[in-house]
Amino acid sequence: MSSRTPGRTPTLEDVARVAGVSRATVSRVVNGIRNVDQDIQEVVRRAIEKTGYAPNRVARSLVTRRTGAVALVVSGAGGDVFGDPFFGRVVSGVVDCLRRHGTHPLLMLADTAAARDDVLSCLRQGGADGALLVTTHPDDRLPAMLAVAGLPAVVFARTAHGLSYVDVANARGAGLAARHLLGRGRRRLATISGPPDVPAGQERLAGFRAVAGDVPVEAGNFTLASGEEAMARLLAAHPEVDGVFVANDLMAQGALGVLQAEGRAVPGDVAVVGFDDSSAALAARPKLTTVRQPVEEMGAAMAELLLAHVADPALAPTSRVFEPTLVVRDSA
Amino acid sequence: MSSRTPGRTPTLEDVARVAGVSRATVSRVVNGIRNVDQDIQEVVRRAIEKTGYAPNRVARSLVTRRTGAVALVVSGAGGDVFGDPFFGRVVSGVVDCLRRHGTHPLLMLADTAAARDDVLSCLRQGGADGALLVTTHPDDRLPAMLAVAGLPAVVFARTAHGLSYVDVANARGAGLAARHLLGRGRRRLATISGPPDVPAGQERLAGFRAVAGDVPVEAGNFTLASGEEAMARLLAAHPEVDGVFVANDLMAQGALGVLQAEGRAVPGDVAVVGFDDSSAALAARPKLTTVRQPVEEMGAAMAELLLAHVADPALAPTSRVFEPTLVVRDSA
DNA sequence: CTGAAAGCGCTAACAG
DNA sequence: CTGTTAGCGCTTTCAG
Repeated sequence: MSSRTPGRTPTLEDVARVAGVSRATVSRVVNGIRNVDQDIQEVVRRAIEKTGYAPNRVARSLVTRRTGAVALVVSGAGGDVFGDPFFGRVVSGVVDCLRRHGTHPLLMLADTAAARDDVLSCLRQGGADGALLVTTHPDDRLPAMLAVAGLPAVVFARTAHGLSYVDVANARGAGLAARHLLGRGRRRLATISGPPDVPAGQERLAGFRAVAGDVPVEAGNFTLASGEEAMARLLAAHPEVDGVFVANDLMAQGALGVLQAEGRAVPGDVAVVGFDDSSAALAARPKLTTVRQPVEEMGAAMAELLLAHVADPALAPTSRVFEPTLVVRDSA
Repeated sequence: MSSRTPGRTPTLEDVARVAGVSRATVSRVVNGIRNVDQDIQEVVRRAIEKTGYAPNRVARSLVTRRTGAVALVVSGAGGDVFGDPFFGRVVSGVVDCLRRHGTHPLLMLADTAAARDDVLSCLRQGGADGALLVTTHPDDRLPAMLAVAGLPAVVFARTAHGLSYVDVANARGAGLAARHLLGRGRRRLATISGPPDVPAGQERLAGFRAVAGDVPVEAGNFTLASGEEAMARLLAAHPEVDGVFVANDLMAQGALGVLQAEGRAVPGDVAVVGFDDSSAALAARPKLTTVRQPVEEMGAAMAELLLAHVADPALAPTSRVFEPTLVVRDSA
């Protein structure tokens, strides 16, 4: 409790002196190594208390070559990435898993080439033990950069660079949506897809068409506004539609608004199914029936996988694909 | 470019050997200290290139006593903090400012007593240079803990613990809303407030009443669902209301849904004004007229202030209060 | 079971 | 302008 004006923050050395033992011994008890006499442990513990000692993480890192931090890199989507309800769930899962391992995520943006270089150099300089990538752009160069640098990394969504990844079975999820719509008696289906160059979007489109047939499609870019626009176009071109699958909840929320503004009851006239089960699904009125990705679990899996790679650099790239589920609410 | 199988990652020593100079000199050019002969600089630079050298941040930190990371602590609101559209804007501002200073935020949750202790010890152990706190609970013990530990910290929203903080002029913002509603000819006003124990909520309520008079109030807890419930109660108790000020956008979004479900046109029958200008304001239909907090700027200001405290530990606690503005959209 | 000693990679006086 | 010399605080063989 009492600190005798140390002048500076106490070190292992100080504790050792107070306890009358060597630095090594103090280090052992601090790190919970058993081979220390019980009585000495007690003495050391008291000395720690008395000095107010707290181990210096940096000094420790220098020798263990581990920082206890991993980069959480979000790459793409311009400014408002952090406002994305989907990203919030990923972070939540990541943080939750990491904290159990005494590790914290270092938030980084990789929105420009310069920012990507920063991320890379931060990792090369040992600023973090590895990287968790959440990216939307399929042409993002960062995964490749990390891969060639041989840095531990796990990406969200399938990647082609020989890195570990975590993903959801997009096509099967879209199939769930299609079957649900069909099961509700809808026969004039349509879909609002993601940007044509995003793999997850392609898979959802393909999966939907695989069971719904060659239905009309309008592309959005995963934002609410783009969902509104796509829905408007869809309605103009195919006024007869009675069921639509939207590739994410945010766009679905936008679609819902347009539908209702046009006097179509949901789900009465048109049934709508979203994808993600993000907070947007609950914010929408009616509440969205949607294909749920177990995002928190996926985030946790990324963290776990990364930690495994950090612990064993020889570990081969691994992938984990999660099964989506249908959450039935009010929109379909 | 070429790396001659170093076996291990190259150090300053290696570069020095290749360049034929001392470690100190290499260090100087790496850190951009001018007092180095141009020719030698060139030689060193080539050696760095050749060896593929990257400075070891940890080793550097050990001597500079600075990590280049700050804790970004979010404290409160159970699980879904990261999904909060408001928090996303804060993070965005923080990240944007920090990156310009080569610093990154270490994301931490302080949702339990144990988690708070972790945050504290991480900081005491030099895991980060300081802390940025975003907290909702007024009785959060973390600010006090950081204050007594003498750790550099800046909190979002006024704090009583002698720490620096950044805030918005809540009362004036609420006044803006009241005057706008009045200006639209609304005479039967009401308000949905935040939890009675949150200072920001109290200030908004007081500010609104200061110009609108002693209007009816129902309390929510800043979530969408609580906004729905509060609006329903308000409507039941005061069916005549024609204008309502809601203490944040998420609750306003909920209120909007209830109003419309009850057959009240917005803004025709009831005008609604929110607070924050978060993404919820744009997601709502009609789009929310709202009191905008310059949250990104505020986040950036927090970061700046913290960096100043880190650079000069003697710096006295400072506060910056931002002026809110009214953003007129479709709901009022 | 405990201590002595050798670094981890870098910066920063201090000489020259 | 450059090199030498101490450390920063900790872990970890290696002896005892």
